[in-house]
Amino acid sequence: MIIILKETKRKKKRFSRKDEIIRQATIMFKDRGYSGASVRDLAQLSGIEAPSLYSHFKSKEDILQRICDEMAKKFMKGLAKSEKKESATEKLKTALKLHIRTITKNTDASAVMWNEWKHLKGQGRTEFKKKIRNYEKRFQYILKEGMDNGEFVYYNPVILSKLIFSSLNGLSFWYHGNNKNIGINKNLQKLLFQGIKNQD
Amino acid sequence: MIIILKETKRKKKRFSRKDEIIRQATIMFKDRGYSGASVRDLAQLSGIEAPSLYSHFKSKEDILQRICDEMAKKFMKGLAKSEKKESATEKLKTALKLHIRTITKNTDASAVMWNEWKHLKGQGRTEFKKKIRNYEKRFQYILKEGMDNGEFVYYNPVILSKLIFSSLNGLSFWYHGNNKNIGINKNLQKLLFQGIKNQD
DNA sequence: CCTACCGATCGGTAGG
DNA sequence: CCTACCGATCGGTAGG
Repeated sequence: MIIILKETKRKKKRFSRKDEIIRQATIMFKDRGYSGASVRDLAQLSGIEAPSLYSHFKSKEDILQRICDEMAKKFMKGLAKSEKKESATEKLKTALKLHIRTITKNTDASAVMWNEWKHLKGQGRTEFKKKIRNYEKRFQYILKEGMDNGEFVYYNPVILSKLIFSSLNGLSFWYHGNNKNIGINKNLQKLLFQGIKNQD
Repeated sequence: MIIILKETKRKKKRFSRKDEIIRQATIMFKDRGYSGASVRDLAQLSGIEAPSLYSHFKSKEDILQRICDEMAKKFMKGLAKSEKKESATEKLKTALKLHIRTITKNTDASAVMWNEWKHLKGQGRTEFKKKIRNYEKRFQYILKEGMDNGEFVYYNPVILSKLIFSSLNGLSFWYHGNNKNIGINKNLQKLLFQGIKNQD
């Protein structure tokens, strides 16, 4: 009984240390950029010595990869949910809402993903890029669907999706806890939908 | 006569080398981030040895500062021009057009300015931030003006300006020479103005 | 998770 | 604009 308790406790402690490192790394990568963040400073903020990081992660890049992969997964999940809706309008509305929610609930990690993924290398990089490309393609597909069936005004879907993603992803830099109640989602939906929706 | 010619030539050569360093630095800072770009690689791409950089610039940060300051100047110039227009609608239309033009004509430098300015330090940093803040405030003032006199629908001007800037500044990452003719400006004006203009 | 330590590379200076 | 060189710091390993 005592042994089990100890095991549980030890496991718990190890996992939270790992999470703490990721949490600190996310903040550092955002503020100083991936290259500007040193493993020594990261270790110190996490309460351990630098070499101890390597019992949790195989490299500095490994940490970045995990941050990017986890965020990509969250964005994908939101999009999959929106694709289940009936109309293109509802799909787009939901996709926007969930994309915004993912960002505002993870501002630092979102900023790191969109701005620091370029430091990824090898297979991890390739797979990450594939995921993001897939996300964009599926988003564009929703736009196309709405344009084809007359729900939306016609735009170049690639340009439109790029513009939308830019405006949304910028959120990760200026959205803070203290402007939580200014109706980002409502303002954005209003602004974008006025331009996108077919008013006939 | 010969002496003057030589002087001119020498000056010209020195200036073009300096410009070449800035040009290469802009590309490197964008691709690898400020911290990820080494002065050695920068020197090599510019065709000189690393220590020779320091006869043109007093530090690595000095190069970044010049890139940021020059771009800030270009953005300010466009805004000043738009403020001379009569109506808020015309001001906004011109401000958007010139902001877009500044970005598409300087994609790399724009990306560096918006993403790497955080590496600036000391007085240069303070002054740069002041300029950007001023730019945003004046842009927001145009929005407010249009909302007050009924030209625009009411939004929170701060949110609206942040959203607009995000969508525009994202251009520096996906706009390339090969999508020059897809009507970015027209698409953007259409998208944003539908949401902003009062349709009464 | 630590101490001890590594080679490589960093931005930058001296002196010409 | 170069050669020669600096101390500091980088990401990471060995071994416990």
